[in-house]
Amino acid sequence: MTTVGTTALTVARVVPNVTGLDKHFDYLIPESLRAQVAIGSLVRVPLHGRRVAGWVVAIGDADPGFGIERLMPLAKWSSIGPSAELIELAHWAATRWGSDRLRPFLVAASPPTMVAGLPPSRRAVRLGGTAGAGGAGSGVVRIGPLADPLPLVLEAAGTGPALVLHPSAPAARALASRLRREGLTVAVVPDEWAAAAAGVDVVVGSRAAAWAPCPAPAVVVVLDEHDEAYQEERTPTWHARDVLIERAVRAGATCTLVSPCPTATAMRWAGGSVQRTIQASQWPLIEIDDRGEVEPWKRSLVGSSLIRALRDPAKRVVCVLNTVGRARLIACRSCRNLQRCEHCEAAVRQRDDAMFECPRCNTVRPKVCQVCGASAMALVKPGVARLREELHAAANRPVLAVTGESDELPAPEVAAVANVFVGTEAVLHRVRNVDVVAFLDFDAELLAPRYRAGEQAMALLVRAGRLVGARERGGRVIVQTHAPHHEVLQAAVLGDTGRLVDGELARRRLLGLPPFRALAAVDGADAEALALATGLEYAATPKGVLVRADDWLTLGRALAEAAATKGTRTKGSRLRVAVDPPRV
DNA sequence: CGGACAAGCTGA
DNA sequence: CAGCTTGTCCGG
Repeated sequence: MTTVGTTALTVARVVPNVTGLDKHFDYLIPESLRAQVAIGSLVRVPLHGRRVAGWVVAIGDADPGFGIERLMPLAKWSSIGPSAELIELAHWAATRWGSDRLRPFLVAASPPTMVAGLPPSRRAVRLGGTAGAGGAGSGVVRIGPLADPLPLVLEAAGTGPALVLHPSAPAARALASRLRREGLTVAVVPDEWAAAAAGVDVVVGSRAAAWAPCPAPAVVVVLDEHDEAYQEERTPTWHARDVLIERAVRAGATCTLVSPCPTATAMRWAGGSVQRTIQASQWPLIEIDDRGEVEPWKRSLVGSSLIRALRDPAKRVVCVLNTVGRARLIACRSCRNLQRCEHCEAAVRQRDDAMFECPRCNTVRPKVCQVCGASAMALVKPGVARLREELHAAANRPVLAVTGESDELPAPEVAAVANVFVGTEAVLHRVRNVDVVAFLDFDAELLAPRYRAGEQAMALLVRAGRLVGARERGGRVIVQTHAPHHEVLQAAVLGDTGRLVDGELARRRLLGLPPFRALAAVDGADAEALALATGLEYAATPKGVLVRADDWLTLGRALAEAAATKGTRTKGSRLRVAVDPPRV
């Protein structure tokens, strides 16, 4: 299809909303739909004998290579959809995250239910971004973990239409109510998509709100920029912060990234320094329990600081034990026997293909109990299980285990009875009104073999700190560690995360890691074939390969082209591409 | 994705 | 060779 010419624009290019169909098709726009069909419109089209939904991504003349007489007409106009700017941004994002698929981004940018028309704008009369500041004043704001971001958001909204992201949807809704009380017009997306598209003072939402309608924004704000909830877990693994940075540039809007512990990505984007700090040194009480002093034969995970906290029955205590990286044991559900290697007796682990594998001698056997022949297995976490008993003994009160596997929240009545909780870091998302958070083995986080371990450990301290609140009300975070002088712990104790930035950026630059270079994890049987087809440098990992390029667009283009090349994939093999994977 | 059609297997 | 499964291709 040729681009917009002077002749009548009678052809719509449509991306069908069909998973696994990464293509677009051209349709005639019938006279009856001319008034409604625009770029971004949600439409229904005939395709291969059925009717499917899709998006109009371009409007123009017929492609000379495909006769206009062979085109079918659009069947129906369904709804207002993403703006032309967001469709352009979706093209950029598709490449940036390693594919040419627009669909995931168009889904994020579309209303949850059909929108036939927009209500009147409720925006206070102000100039939009392109006519206003033009992106001046973008930067990183470092704010204390316990500081209220509301004044900052109000200040931003004072400069013009604002798009504000919070990593959690409930918190975004709460922020919206507070903004309304301040007299601003607010739309929470996705629920109030139409109001946002029509125009309000502030559009608020979580990750997907990076794609929310917000005509001519003057400012975009990303709260808690460090939060991993901003990255989509499924492919394409897009990150709301990175989308908003690009969106702001394109819209001529100011971009403000806010966090107690800005990521290296944010800091490099900001040129290595923060624009301003707000109560940044106000941190909750962080108590380091140096476990290096503990006699090695006393293998208890419960240190003296924690025991003191447990002895106070009025204190609500959350204990975090990260079992990631520890061998998990597998037991038969029928006979309860632990599954061991038939050769060396070591406890087996389960591979992705459901076979048992011995971590010691690599012997592989089927997932069948060697004692009773049953195949239903249970995962046992001796760490948390044993710990629960130990804590119970130390605390002399009920201890509730909150595991990652049991996905349901603790029943309210149980949570009301118990006030000591133990679990993996997921427990920090499940329990409220906490006085003490204790990290039993923080070294597992701090010294994890991941390049973002420091950033992620700091984010955990921030989350824990917010859970316990200010030191005046008795809240504190106990960190059990063998590395009390680790820079992350020192930064948290002193309430100065800024001291981490220079070292982290230097390290990342030296090692060729993001944000200085671009990384993607490709997992699956054909991972190496795909990596080879990109022509980029790559290294093998346990599950696949790690591909590296000088910048994100180079990486994304190479991955998209390699995936489109015939012969890089064997028939039914599934391939997972994670651009900028958070845990490598 | 899901239909169409072709190639391969089974049973009489 | 009908009747069925399995695989590959393609859609405007």
